[in-house]
Amino acid sequence: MKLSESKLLDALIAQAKLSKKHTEKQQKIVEAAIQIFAEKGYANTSTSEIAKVAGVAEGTIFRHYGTKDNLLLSVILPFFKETFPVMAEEVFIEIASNVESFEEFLKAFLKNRIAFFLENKAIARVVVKELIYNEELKKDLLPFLSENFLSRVHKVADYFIERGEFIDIPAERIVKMVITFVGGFLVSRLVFLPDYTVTDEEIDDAVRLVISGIGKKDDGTE
Amino acid sequence: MKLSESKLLDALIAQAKLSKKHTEKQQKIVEAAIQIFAEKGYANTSTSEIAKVAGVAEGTIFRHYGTKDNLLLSVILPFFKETFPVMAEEVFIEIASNVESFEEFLKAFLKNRIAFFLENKAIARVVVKELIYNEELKKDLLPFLSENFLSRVHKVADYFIERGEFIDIPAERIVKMVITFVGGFLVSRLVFLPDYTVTDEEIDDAVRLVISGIGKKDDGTE
DNA sequence: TCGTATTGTGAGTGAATACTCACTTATTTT
DNA sequence: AAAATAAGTGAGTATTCACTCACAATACGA
Repeated sequence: MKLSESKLLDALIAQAKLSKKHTEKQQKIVEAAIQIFAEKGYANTSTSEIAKVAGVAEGTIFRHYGTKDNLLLSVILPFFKETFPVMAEEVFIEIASNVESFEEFLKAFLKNRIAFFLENKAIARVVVKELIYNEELKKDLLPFLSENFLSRVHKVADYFIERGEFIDIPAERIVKMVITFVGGFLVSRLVFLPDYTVTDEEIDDAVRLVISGIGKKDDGTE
Repeated sequence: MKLSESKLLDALIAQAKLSKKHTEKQQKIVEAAIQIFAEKGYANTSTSEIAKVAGVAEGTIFRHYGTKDNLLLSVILPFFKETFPVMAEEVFIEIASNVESFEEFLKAFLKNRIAFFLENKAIARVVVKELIYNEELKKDLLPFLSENFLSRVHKVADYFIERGEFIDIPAERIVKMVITFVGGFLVSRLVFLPDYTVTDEEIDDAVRLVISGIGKKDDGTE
């Protein structure tokens, strides 16, 4: 009932292994679920409504997914399977080494992630909403995110710190603040402003401000 | 059923006018509702549970609040009644004029708001969650927020722009980015990291980074 | 073509839910 | 103190919900 028992990652691994074959009806069910979950949220969506929109009998949902919670997982997990590989260490390193400065890295990374999120806007919204709503999912996912994502940002930051690109403050603070800004940027534009389209110019703008700050640089006072 | 019909602000004004007298039981009900809404979300909370936690009969809830939606409003509205006066123009101006720089202004403002949000952590969480989940509430509230909050930040920014404190980019961008960061800061720390306590040092840190950026400056500032 | 497994169905089920109402208890007004 | 109003109660109600199950249709290898 609560999505709480099953550790998210176990589910991810389990599902990854037995790469299911989707029937036509299953596809319809998942599409309908994504659409309605994104619109009204998981808790406010009934399985009967999903069935109606998908054009299948309600029983068919339970034949394939067993429970409503499991259907949510089946919607969310493929999103993560696509999300995390891009956040893999090699990819980070590759972007970082193909780029002259941290500014360029941030731009490239943000553009890449925003494009992906815009392509999968509905699922992204489902995930963020559930992440905020569902304490259990959050407890499962946040440690995983910080282990993977955070540590990789950290590594990249270290790389540019060594090259003397940053002001002289601890890497932890830089990482923390960059993540806060990037997270705030993504969440505000994808969740709070649902019909917003992020332009490349805006990304350039945002990154430039993170790097340069908004204060004037020529006076030496603090 | 959907909180959708009633315009939020109408409700705010209406409620403000007839400053209800709270009975002891009403107080208990609201306290219980805040606590459980914050924990599990509005949609996942039943009125019977609220009644049980509050130690009243379920009927008592409906005697006073009529519907569950209305109870949610009765929880949320006082929060806004406390939030918005602080965001009133005079207060903004006062903070701005008692302060030497935009950096100091931001610090003062953030410390003030974070203190308030920490004091009302549970309600803040309910509001943010519902804001994300409830499209209708969002449609009601976001325009109001942008009219009030955004325009005031804009005014303050203009003030400091005139004093030549910022790099030479349009005020809109500055405002947008500052709000993105401040919003991301608040949401990430209050909603995603529920047990997080924000220290003054961290606020100083964050603001300094917004002002100065993370890039190294040529002229050896700071 | 038959047998078996998989996929699909929708009426049915018990539990839960928001809300009602006839009633009792407490408070205020006269 | 009597009457009137408001606060509080909890069993009851209609509806919705996630989920089941006996059965039907389809796919598919032998």
